[in-house]
Parts: sequence; C-alpha cells; structure tokens
Amino acid sequence: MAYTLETIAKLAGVSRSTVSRVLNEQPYVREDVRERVWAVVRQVGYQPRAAARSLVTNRTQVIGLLIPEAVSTIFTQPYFSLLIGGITEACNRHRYQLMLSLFSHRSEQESHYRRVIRSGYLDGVIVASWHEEDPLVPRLLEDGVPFVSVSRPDDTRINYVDVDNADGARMATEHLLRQGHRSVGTITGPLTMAPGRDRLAGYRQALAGRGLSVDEDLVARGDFTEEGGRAAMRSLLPHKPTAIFAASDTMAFGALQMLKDAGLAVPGDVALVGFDDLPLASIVEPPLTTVRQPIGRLGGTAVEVLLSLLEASNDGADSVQRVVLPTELIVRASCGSPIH
Amino acid sequence: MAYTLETIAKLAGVSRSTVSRVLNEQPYVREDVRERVWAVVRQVGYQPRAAARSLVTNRTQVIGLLIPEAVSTIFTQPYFSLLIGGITEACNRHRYQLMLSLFSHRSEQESHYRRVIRSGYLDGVIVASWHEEDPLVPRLLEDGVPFVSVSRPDDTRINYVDVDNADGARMATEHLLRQGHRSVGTITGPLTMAPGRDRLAGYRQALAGRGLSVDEDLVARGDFTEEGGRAAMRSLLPHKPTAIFAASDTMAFGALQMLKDAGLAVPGDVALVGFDDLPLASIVEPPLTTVRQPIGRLGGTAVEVLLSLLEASNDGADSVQRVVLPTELIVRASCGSPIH
DNA sequence: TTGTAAGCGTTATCAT
DNA sequence: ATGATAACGCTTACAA
Repeated sequence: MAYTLETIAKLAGVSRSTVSRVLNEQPYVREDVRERVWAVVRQVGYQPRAAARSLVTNRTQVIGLLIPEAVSTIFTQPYFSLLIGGITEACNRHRYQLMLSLFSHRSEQESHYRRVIRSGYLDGVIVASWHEEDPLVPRLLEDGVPFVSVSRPDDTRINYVDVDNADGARMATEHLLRQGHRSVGTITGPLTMAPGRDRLAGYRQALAGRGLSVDEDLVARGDFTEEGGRAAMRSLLPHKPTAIFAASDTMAFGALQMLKDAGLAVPGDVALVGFDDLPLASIVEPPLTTVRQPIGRLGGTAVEVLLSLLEASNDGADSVQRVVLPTELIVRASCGSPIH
Repeated sequence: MAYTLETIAKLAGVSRSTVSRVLNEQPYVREDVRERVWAVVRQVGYQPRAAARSLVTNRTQVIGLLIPEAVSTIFTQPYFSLLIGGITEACNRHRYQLMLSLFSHRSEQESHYRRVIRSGYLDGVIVASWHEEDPLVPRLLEDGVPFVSVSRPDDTRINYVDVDNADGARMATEHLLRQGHRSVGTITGPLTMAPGRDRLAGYRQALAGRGLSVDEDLVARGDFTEEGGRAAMRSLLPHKPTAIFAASDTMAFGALQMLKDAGLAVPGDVALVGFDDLPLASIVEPPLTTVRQPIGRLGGTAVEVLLSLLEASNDGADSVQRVVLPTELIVRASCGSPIH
C-alpha cells in the first residue's frame, strides 16, 4: 500500500538513486528516463516520506509560530488572527508548513520547547507577542535556532520585523493636539514589550514636540486587552482628559465602553484614537480613528525574513535582519472634526 | 553538538537500546541504570530527533487542522479563532502538535494534500468548514487518513463533532414566534454546508410547529460572512419582515448594519437573532440575542475524538464516532421584550 | 535485565 | 548518466 522509492524504482526499471534524482529535479538524468519515472510516480500517486527525507537533510520545510501567551488572550485579539493569516499565506506561497505553538501556562513552555524546538520538528521559528522577561527568546538565541521576532526587541542580535510604533503613536497624538486638545491622556500597552514602550515614547515625543510636558496622571498602563483598556480608562476619568490615545484598538474598545458607561460622549466629551485599525474599528460607534498597521504584511514579511535566514545558514552568511514597515493614520469620527 | 542515542549510551555506559527503553518508559530496566541514564539525558539536554523516531514508529504526534477556505475569510470570522483556541488547548494537554493548513485557492489544495497529508507529516486531521462538493473529504476517506469533521456531514462513514444546529435554530425562531412575530425571515448559511442546511431546517420546523407555512420570499441565502449578511438583509427588506433569524452572528452583524442604513430600528422595527454567541454579540448595539454554541469545546472535543481514533487504529477497532453538543439560547436586547 | 543487529525510507558519496 | 552502498538516528525483535 505504502509506496517507497524502491517500489517506484522497480516499476520504472531504474535504481533508487535515479528516482531520487528525478524527484529532486537534479541534473544528469536522461530525459526519457526522467519522464518514465515521473509517469510511474504520478500513476501510483507516490509521495516521499517526509520523516525519512528530513532525517538525512536536516530540514523539515516546517516553521513554527510561537506565541507565549494564554490561548484565550490570543484569540480574543483580532491582531493575532490577522498576523496568522499573513503568515499562513506566505507559508503557502513558499510551500512551507506552519506549526502553531501557543502555551497557556508558562510551565508548558519548557516541555514544549524541548519537544518541539529541540526535537528538530522545525526549520525555524517566528516569535510573536513576547515579553522582555520571557526566557524563551534568550534560549532560542543560545541554541542557535533561526528565528525572527515580530516586534522590535532590545537585544540587537535578534532578527525582527515591526512597524514604526513610535512614529505611529506620535502621529496619533499630534493629530489630537492639532484638534486643540491640551489634556491628552494615553493608555499604554504592557511596558515589558517593545511596542508598548515605543508607542508610549511616541506619545511623549508628540507632546514634547509642542513644548508640552507630560502629566503622568494621564498615563495609564494597559495590557493590550479590552478589559485592560476599560480599567485604564476608569483610572483616567478622575483626571478629566479631553482626548485619549490608546496603544491598541482593543484597549480603545474597552475605553469606549467605559466612557459610555460613565455617560461621556465620544468624541463630544472625550476624543479617542486607537492603534491597529482592526476590522472592528470602522464598525464600532463612533468609528474609531486609529493608526493602521499592516498586520498581515507583518506576518508575511516575518516568514520571508525567516526563510532568507534559512537560506543564509546554508551559505554561512549570518547578519541580523531588521524590517520596519510604516504606519498610517486613519481618521474617523471618534476624534472629532479637525479644529486646526 | 547534536547528541544522539549513541552519545548518551556511551556517557551512561550502556547500550543504545537501554537508553531508548528508558526514554520510552519501558519496563525491564534496572532502577539504578534508569536513573543514571536520565541523569545524563538531563545533563546534556538530550532530545530525540523526531524525524528518526517517526521514521520507525510511523507516528509524528502532530495533527493537522485543515480549513479549505480563503485565509481572509477565515480570520475575519471569530468562529475560527475560538475553534483554533479550543483545538490548541486540547493539543497542549495531550502533548500533540498542531499543524495549521489553510488554502487560499482550490489549486493549492491539491499540492498541499500531497505534500502534507500523504507525506506522513500528520497522524490525523481535523477538517473544519468544508462544503459538500469539496473533493478533499472523499479523498481523505479513500486514503484512509484518520480524520474528524467539525460539522455533521451527509456521509455516514465520517467521524464528526457538531452542535445541534437544527435545534438551536428552532429555539431561536420559536422565541421570535413567541414574541408575537408572524413575519419571521431568515438569512441562511451556505446550503452546501450541513450547518447551513440544518439551521434552515430548524427555522422551518419552528414555523411548522406553529402551523405556519414558510414564505420563501423571507428566506435569503447568505454565506456566513458579514458582507453576505448585509446583502441578504437588503434582499429581504422589500418583503417587510418584522423579525429575522440569521444563521450566524457575523451575518447578523451585517444585517444589523443594513437595517441601520435603511433607517430601521432594532428591535423596534425588526427583531434580530443570531447564531454563535461570538464575544462581539454582547458588545454591538443593541446586544444580540443569539444561539450560543460552545465553539472552543467543539474544537477540544474534535481533538479528543481524533486521538481516540488514533488509539483505535492501533487496536484495529474502527467504529464511526459522532458527538453532538447542545446549544443554548441567549436572550439579549436585539429581539425585543417578550410579549407572550 | 541488557546488548546486538536489522530495519524504517530517504539522500549523498562513490564507483562505474 | 546510472547504480551500489553507506549514512541519518531511532525502535524493536531476538539473543544472551
């Protein structure tokens, strides 16, 4: 039932090696032989065993997507869906497979790491949404596993793709300032993640650019989740901001709910700008002004960078790759009309 | 650098087979030897090569999730996120890996099938969101690949897990009828998918149960997407339904937008009920009455059924497994207050 | 209880 | 241009 190279070889009247050559599109096979072999292969629907092949080539044609975050957190945030979509599409294009590795608990991570990474299942890895203190990334580095991060890390040895978070945040905040707002608050992401820090930095830059000092009471820390956005907004209310830059749409949605619950109108009482431009951003009431980041493209680019890394590791070349994609301010109703 | 069984064997002063026995928790190894081996294994951080192991065991500890639908379609529907979440969690629990296989184009499917399924990458497969005319499933059946569908198929040889779609739709429609509505329309899913057909059947049952005949003008065909919901709703407007049962929340959201655009109030002018209970259902304005299906659990159960299949294929047992989970009507504001 | 040796299905090296 | 044959790293009879 299960065909092997040997079977095909016999049927085609050649040797194993010749079949292997044909299958791998290698030269030095006579044209008619090549065709004869292909004919047999197609006829019986032969497909080489990946395990056998990988045992000798040390390649699996599989890359992993590691997201060291609770499963529930991940899939309530459309960000990840879009990211995975982009990654998947790129994988298909390059005929690579994608292994999805999400850990609910930190404790799973260790056993997972051994089982999956070290057992040679994967040619390389894309790491998304990791915190600086996570032991995973240093370990990948140490073990020499080819990987790319989808956010800018502090460590300069790490390959990454990211958007210009600070710049996006700056644009968003400047837009609010241009509308005449002077009491602009922000809901930050987790400051253990570079995007969280960078977007906060962009917010500060915008204020500094106008010669304004940052009122630390107007800086509330969130965690990129909707619930976090609600909580942060609640803590900001007493300080009466007239505008808020939330470091993610999801947090902005939470803030929006909180504002509604508090009887405040958006943008009438408080203007609101998010970050991401999730599909939902244009649907909520009022539609959310936000900083669009090309999340899908981010994922696709990560794949491409990773594959180029795998290529390079064949040659021995070995320079760090960094890709930064631009963001774009999408103005909708939630920030009020321009006052200039 | 890369340790093998041989290395460990030497370091521990035993043979390859003994190390293998220890690693696989087999009996007939002296306790002190066992400990000596483990010590070495841990010390050098040895991890068996998956490919080598799989070459001889014919097992990979990897299952695949196949979704033969455009990537973009998939990830704009939270249904899939929740499903994948449930699957992932179950995989982690059982120490299996998950390979994500989504095809954008039908043409990719064929090459994908060969590369991934037939090359022995996977022990088994979960298939979600497939249409009856899709050649994929018959092919899996023919090739004897262990798989479970996450929707009820027509073919009785297929293992599946699903919710009771007809029952859920019946509950939803009956609820609308109980409120006094007599002009109840429906937006169906694709009728090439069992859930689409079953939910329509449930709608008809409910009407029949009240001795009402179905006005076919009030049955509009959708495709489970938001855009499809909008379009279907638009086609229903001329027939002036006072209530709509949409076969998915996502379509209900689309319908909701269409109704708003048409200047109709929900539930004032038209009552609306969905199906799924996505997180968003409770957030939209007005909050959506809907039929809750335990999507995550559906995914987890699919994994469990699949693994039991893999077990069984060792023994030779081989009966079709079917699991049907219950649904629950969640009443919110979008269907108006009960009139009884 | 332990070790020896024969595969598993490929690729890769060497002859021819 | 083609065919033996030796790896690759593991499991699993079979012997001891």
